Amino acid sequence: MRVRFAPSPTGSLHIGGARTAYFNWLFARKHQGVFVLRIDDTDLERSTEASYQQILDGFRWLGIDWDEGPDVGGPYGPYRQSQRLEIYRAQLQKLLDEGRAYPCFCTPEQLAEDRARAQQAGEAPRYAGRCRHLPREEAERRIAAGERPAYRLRTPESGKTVVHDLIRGDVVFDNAEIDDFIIWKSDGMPTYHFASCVDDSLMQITHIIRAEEHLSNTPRHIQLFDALGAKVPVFAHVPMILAPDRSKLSKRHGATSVQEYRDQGILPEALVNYLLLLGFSPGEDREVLSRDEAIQVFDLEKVTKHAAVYDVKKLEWLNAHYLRAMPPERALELIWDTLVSRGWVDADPDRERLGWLLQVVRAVQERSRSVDELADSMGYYFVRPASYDEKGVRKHFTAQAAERLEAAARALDEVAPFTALRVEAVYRERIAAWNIKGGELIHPTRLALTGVTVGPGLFDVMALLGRAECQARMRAAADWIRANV
RNA sequence: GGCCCUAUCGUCUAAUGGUUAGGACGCCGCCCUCUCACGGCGGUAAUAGGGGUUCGAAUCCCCUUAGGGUCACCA
Repeated sequence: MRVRFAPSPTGSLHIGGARTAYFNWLFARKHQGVFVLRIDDTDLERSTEASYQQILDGFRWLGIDWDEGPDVGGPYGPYRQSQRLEIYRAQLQKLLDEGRAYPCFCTPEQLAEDRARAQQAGEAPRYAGRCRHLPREEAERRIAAGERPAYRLRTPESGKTVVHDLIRGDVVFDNAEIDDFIIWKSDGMPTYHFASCVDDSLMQITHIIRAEEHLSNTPRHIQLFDALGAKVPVFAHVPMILAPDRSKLSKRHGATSVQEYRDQGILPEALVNYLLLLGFSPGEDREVLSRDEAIQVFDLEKVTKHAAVYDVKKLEWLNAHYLRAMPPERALELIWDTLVSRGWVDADPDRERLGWLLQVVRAVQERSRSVDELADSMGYYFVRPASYDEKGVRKHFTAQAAERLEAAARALDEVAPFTALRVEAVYRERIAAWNIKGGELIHPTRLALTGVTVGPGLFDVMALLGRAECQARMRAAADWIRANV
């Protein structure tokens, strides 16, 4: 089995495209098939090298690899359509020789006029067929005279074309609905439909898994495969992904490209897991699946038929899940550059410092929903709080708190060694001696040390910060309370 | 407008003629607890509407409605 994903490098890798590619990849891996990456860059105007790189990077980041493609090669290359023009030209010539295609000299203005008239008359805006029966000699004469025609496929006027779709079953189209569409533009370039079908047939693609928007185009493609003398592949049109307002996903709905998600601290395994759940159900109420597990359970026939609305909340939940389960070593790696650029850590720390960093990561890891959040929530381990949470101040920074903070700071002198367990023992002792509730000392301390009211267990934070730092911050907070409250 | 696709909690989905219509995210409550998060327990909430077929319909058929796609010398 051979499948392909054929993005055009005119922008970033869209999550809709990423899901379609992922389904192709899963299908190929599940059936020990071949996944081909083909670059659809016949639109020279809009295609860019940057976009091409971005798309490849996006797939690498997601962990989706390809067996044949522009960078790795393969037996059916080249894999960039802009490098296959000779192939398309030869195929066009073949169709012309066989009378399956014909030149069309109608101008875009003429065609637009036809369309407008048809619209007005309430008819389908289809090609009128003006050049369909043009004598060969006349066509040749006009070309010789310098006219540059487009080329159309001669499609059957009656009968039906059936699309065999693994997700939707057989979809029947009336051939009368399909007009003689253009397969070759007058500027000398093939159209998407033509290039795509030529490639699919030459590259021996057996299953075309693509977005639903192509379903209506499929009868044309089948006509093309027939004309080309190629075996018609099996189709699977996966439902679209919609924005929360049920419209097409676009920029105004926030992040739509996989790089944006990466930049926002989303993990690739979370994104890929979420994408799997859009339009597919693994069964047995399972929701969290690794790539390998996804390969095991994936089944095109179980893909839903209806569009799915994109819900970031569930992605974030999955992301938090994967972030929590990750070894701290990897989490630290993910935020390393950020920590260095903020001046929080040295680019090349010693063993001891590294061990300490891993403990910090471990402490905040399960409280973060994204990689960004993880880095952000580590700030107070490196720098003293610049301010104190306002609500926290009102609640915990009382006049008594100032005294207690100073007394507690003094008491920390006794703690040896300075571990969470020992610190807690001393704290509990003070709490009992003062006959107060634990929170009355714990909360002000946390606010003094971190500037915020949330975070890991206080004694872990204290052990991580160390005695001197704790004492300094507590005394600073006491002074601040006296000056400001 | 023609053609095509689709329709279960707010969202993602399960249930392929017989279930108190299940799970997950979100939200709410309780428990755990030094806070937050995690975790545990519980709650909220759906078969678009109308006709058939059938002993029995979310499930099959028809109509309506709603959403989407496509009809380009874009891909």
